[in-house]
Amino acid sequence: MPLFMSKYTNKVDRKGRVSVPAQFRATLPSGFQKSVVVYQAVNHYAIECCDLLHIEKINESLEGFAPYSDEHDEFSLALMSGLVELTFDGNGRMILPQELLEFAGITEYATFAGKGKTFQIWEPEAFKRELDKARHKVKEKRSMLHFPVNKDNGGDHGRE
Amino acid sequence: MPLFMSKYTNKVDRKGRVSVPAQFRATLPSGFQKSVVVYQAVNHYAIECCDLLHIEKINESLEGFAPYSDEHDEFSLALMSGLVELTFDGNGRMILPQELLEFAGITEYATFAGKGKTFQIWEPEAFKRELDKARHKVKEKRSMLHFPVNKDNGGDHGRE
DNA sequence: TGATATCCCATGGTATTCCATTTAATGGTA
DNA sequence: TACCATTAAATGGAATACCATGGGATATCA
Repeated sequence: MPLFMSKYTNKVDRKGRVSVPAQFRATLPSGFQKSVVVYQAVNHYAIECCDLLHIEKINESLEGFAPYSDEHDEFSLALMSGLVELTFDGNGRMILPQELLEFAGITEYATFAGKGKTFQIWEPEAFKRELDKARHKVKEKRSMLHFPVNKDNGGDHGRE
Repeated sequence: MPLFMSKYTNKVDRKGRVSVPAQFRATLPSGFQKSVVVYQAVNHYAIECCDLLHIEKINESLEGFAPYSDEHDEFSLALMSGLVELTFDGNGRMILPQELLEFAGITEYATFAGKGKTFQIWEPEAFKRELDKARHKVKEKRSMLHFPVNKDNGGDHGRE
């Protein structure tokens, strides 16, 4: 299974368009390469991104709740109303909603960061700080992982 | 399988017309894109909306009750008698019944909120409050659901 | 015949599409 | 290594299409 990895920093033009890294577009499952679904990350001021297939799976799991239960109501509202499906233009760009740009503090540039099955979009400086923090945490807590951590994960393959 | 997601706030003009978000109209199953069925939400002062196909499914689920049982009677009456099918005009607008507008407290603007297989229509301020509540509930209850989106960053491992 | 609902057209703003340019990565050749 | 050619990706801008909205005209029905 293909994974989102590396990071790329692209420009947000004055119409609000950003190029989605070609690698990420290629990573989307076939039949779902025309769009991504974006929403507020839960634990950070960043934009979380995944493919539509992902969302459909989530929605299926919602149907485990009785249709008129409080849980079904709360989950479907909280999760689904916050999602936005963004399609790409012919050159692989998309337009992030104002609300999400503000949430993430993104203005001129946006950093795309692979996270495996999903990826995130950050304001570049905020991302650097967060990455630094995350690396320190990993250093402290590395024994908690049950497989060997590769120390060499440094390179940025985008432009900055 | 197309899903209703995102939220949109549209104006109710003085003739009572509201545009149904184009995304939502496009999400309706082909052959059912001319109308929606609306009714009072069970748990909130909001208007619940879905397509005719969905109603047929609900109706089928009523057959789980014995045909002349109290439950069959109560559910079928409560669920079915409140339904209204609304058709769109040439520009994708519909006119909400006075009764439902009052029930939801909608006057000038209406917020359409995707819920997956259905969507709701809210008075905008009431929706903000409800969304906030729902998000908190989800945070408390997220262990109840195995949703893949959050699997990556849902635990307290390594991030804060 | 009023009141209401439906249809039609006009408009402004926004998003989408398309094309041109720039930049980066790659391969080949001298 | 220097140079050029080729391809792919990112960026910019102009033309176009779409959509939410407003209003007038027509139809429908107590």
